[in-house]
Amino acid sequence: MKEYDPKKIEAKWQKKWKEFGLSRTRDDPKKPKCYVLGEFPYPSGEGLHTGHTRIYTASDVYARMKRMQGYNVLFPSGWDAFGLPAEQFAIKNKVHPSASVKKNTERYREQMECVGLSYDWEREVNTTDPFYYKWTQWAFIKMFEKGLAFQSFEPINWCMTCQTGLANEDLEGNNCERCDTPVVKKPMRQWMIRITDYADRLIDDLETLPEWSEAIKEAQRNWIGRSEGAQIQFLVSSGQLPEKFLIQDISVFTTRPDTLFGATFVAISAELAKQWLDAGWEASMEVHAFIERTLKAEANRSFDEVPEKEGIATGVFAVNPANNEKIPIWIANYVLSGYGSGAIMAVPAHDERDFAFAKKYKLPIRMVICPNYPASHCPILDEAYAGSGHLVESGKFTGMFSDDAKKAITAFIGGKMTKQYRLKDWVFSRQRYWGEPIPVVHDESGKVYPVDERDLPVVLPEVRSYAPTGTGESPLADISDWVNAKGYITERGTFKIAEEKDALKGTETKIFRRETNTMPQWAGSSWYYLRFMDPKNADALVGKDKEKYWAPVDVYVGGAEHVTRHLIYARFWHKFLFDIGVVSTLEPFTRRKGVGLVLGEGGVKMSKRLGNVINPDDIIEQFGADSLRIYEMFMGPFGQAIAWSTDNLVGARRFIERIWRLKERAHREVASGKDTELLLNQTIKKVGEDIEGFAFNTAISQLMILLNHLEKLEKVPSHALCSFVRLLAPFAPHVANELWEELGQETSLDNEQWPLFDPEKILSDEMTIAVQVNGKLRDTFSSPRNTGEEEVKKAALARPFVHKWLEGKTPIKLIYIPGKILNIVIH
RNA sequence: GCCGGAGUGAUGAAAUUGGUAAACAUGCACGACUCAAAAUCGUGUGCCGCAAGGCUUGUGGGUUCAAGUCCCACCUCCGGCACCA
Repeated sequence: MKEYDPKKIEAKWQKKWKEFGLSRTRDDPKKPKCYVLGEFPYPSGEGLHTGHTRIYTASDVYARMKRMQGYNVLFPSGWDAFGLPAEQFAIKNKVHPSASVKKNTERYREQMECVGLSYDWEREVNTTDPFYYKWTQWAFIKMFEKGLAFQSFEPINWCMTCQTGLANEDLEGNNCERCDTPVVKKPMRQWMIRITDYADRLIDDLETLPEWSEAIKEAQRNWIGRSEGAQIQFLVSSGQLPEKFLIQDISVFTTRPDTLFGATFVAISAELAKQWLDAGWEASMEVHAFIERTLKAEANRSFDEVPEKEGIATGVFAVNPANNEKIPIWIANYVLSGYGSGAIMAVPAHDERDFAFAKKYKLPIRMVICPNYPASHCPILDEAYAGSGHLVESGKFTGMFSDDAKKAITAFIGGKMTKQYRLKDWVFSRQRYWGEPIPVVHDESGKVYPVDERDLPVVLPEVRSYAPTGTGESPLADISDWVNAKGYITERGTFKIAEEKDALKGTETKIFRRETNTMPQWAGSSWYYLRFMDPKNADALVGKDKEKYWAPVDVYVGGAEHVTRHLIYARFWHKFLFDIGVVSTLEPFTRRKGVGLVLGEGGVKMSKRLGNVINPDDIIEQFGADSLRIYEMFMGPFGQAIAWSTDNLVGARRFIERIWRLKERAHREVASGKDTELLLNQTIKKVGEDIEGFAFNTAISQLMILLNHLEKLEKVPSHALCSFVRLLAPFAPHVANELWEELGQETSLDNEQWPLFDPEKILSDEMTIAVQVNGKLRDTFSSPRNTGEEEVKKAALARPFVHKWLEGKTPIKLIYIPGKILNIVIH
């Protein structure tokens, strides 16, 4: 008998797949399509890890089954290669980032081939390829034209170490996600994307995604953080402020306008108070000191720290628009500057935080919502009541239910109902080298023009140093040849580079300054799934017919860490492309399957520092790719974090070896018995359903059950083994192909049809009846499948063992679950 | 604090959605083969008990003929958000 030699077998089949292009995808409108996608990797110097292989193997198993089921499968991969790690590597080793990217992608592709992943490499994309990022830039220009991309001079999150601005999504608490440095607020010119314009659609359209898990949808809702309420103006009481002080009113957002009569003070953030000072407000020394202290504390605060509530009275008063009462304005450290207007109306009786603050500073607490109306008097509060109820002491609204009063009171005081979001606009520029140049130019007055489409892509130029400049400018700013671009503004308002023929025509040209900021790493990965549909299109981001055929992605497999970042950006980008007619679907991904982390042995995180990183190359070398694949699919539920265990991996290898040996005992002329047929059909059904549902672990255990059965047979029917091999093919494609050949099959297994089960043959002729007495299992017996209820009951009661448990009593009730259980109830 | 998910043998886990808890695998023990070991094969393996039997799905209660599964309260762990007005 030939020994099972995974190295030889795997090399053989990988070579064949490459030669014959088995996974190459053709558009074929006659066939149903299936687009399977795993998140494309960032090709770092570390190489592929076991977390990658878990995602990629799962999507490969799914894609391979779908191919065998007759679908036209699109299963591509590519490289998300802009961003910090490649740049830092370049700085350290003084090589161009594109060189290290090239090296790393080659290594990754080789590793992926060794795992036996059936990607269509003809469709490979790379976000750093000008041919690709031309369309990232094109989309940006479209956003600019629609008013969605704009410049902002507001303070943004600045990482001192990375020397770059960060979006909220790049923060880990209050620290930079990459280097853990606490971020500081720094006012700086930044490009922003008005993603908040899409906030409602990003929340509401989650309803159209029934196949997304509730957990993912809820995480996105939380992230966007919509709350509905009212915008209310409080006039600043006149007569106590110097003339030059320009602040005349304060706008607040509240979800509880129904409690307006209970507002006993207004609280503003230190940030807003600072703006008042800048506007000419003359405050006391104490107030100045408080503002300064609070701002400093805010900048240094770690993210889960909730400081003691502190505040100071401004001496200025506001007028409650509901009852014209003069109430004090306080500066309070619990008012966030980045949310709403940075000012709140404080209703101590009905908000926990306002309550604590009012207690501390002895401010009045006035109850206006009564839970037990119409009680003659409301209970005295020892904590805030945040629920609903009927209004009391609220003028003409007294007696109204709080939900109804929200609109009524807002209308009464001339406010308007609005929504607030936790989601902020997207900080879209980085002051770094290794990213897509933002395709705009500035004239001498600072006016901005998008680069004309004909001049895209704006290619990232060569530069002497990739390191951040420290001045807050990108290294691109140093390349005056590139920064200063000669051209003119077209009728459409775009910037066109001067060409020779322009000079001949006498078009007047002048020098414009190119934008030197680059895009964040998220940009290129926000739409890459579209490019796979039509990767070589030079005239469009994606061709209309290709998009119509392939979109949306049927299954998108990836990590939990991308749920509130990448997945929100991609959905936003997609909706924008929908609005400008580039794509035809509202949502990019029909199904999302989250992978669980692969932890190190013992359940701790794998990390270089702990020295517990498992390298897939080593596992393949030692056990073979098929064993790695089987193990990673069998190790536990796909969505769940699981500790690596090389001990358990040997089980996968044993499984393959047992099939390998079984092949020797296959006989063509042997017909399979009834029990083999039964189990085979049940297995075909279960494996297909389980792969469809990403329950790979139970699919494999079912294959093991079938194998255990076949091993016990004296002569193994060849056709049963062939079916087995076809079911095995998605999981262990190399050994399955080899077995298929060894079993004398002349067709290619990869083109074989997925086995179908016979619905007649998934039920056994015999059924096992469990007999319970008062719900406790006492006996089991088997009976032909078609035995009727009465007969089963009679047979059960006649059994001596059952008789014993009845203790001579007469059953009160018999409950029969057909084919399963008979429960006999006695007293 | 709020939202989401989970808690089952020594271990990874399974359980047709209310119907025989622990499938499958790992580990362990014993046995066969072997001079021996590895590999392989066989048997056993939730807990208590010699047995009959009893007990067992984080804890406590409930609904039901029947609960890992449904309801109520609580505890623990993981993930997300967090002074969001």
